[in-house]
Amino acid sequence: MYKETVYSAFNLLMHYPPASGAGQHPQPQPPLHKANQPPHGVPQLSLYEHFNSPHPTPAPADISQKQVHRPLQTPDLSGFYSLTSGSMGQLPHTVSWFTHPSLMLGSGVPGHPAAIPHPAIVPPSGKQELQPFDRNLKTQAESKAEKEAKKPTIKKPLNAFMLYMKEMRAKVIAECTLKESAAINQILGRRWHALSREEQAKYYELARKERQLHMQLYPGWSARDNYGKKKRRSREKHQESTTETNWPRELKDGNGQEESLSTSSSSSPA
DNA sequence: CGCCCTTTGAAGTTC
DNA sequence: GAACTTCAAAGGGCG
Repeated sequence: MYKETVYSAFNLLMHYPPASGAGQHPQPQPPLHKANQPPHGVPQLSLYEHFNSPHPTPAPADISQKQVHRPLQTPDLSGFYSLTSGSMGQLPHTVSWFTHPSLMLGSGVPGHPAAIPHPAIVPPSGKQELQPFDRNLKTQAESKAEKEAKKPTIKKPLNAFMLYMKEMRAKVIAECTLKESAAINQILGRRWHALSREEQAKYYELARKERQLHMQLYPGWSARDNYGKKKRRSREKHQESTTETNWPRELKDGNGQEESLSTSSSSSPA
């Protein structure tokens, strides 16, 4: 449900022209991000506000104004979670946070107007909290597990490709009228390879900054923290697929490609 | 209901 | 240090 509205927001923003002179888009990002402000600026929408609004289709102009006035010193990180209207030509040069669930501290943020947990911060089960009547059934182990679950999951920062996917997904869906993510992701994977080095470099840089900011905000966090919180498919299959898809990339580019991808390999420039 | 699929990349683990 | 594994997003498919 909310995902559709997110897409609506994406589509909305896709067609929202960059505000002229939008360089004055002070965002409540840490210095790292601020230092990376695009010269032209990009209209940004706080996805956090979007998620917490009962009628989540805010006018972009309002949003930017709200962000201007959001105090930096508060723990309200909603501004980090900003949605950009970046397209291939005008990538969000900022550390986007438009995808950064790990930074969504909606729940438990003191004084936050709408302390509704962001859907991205979920218990490891990926489910909402137990309903009251369920609590009677709790065993000790379960309550322990629930305690664990109450800790908001800090998710991994998105890598370059994930950021690219996040941005381009709506476009691909619109173009292909496909909805199945597996198919969409295949297309996005091919498009990723078709990107020039410079275009990819933008996303690598974005991802690098997201990682840095993530480290600053969660110094003790480790990717291991989330290990085992997701049920995984059988190893055999996964290995099969990874060895097939990840290992011989150069070979694939050269041989078994359906689409002719004239461009470089996918190795990170960094 | 909940995992699978599918992608790339980062980070963790294993040997 | 190479190889392998897990998880980030996403949403339809399917058991």
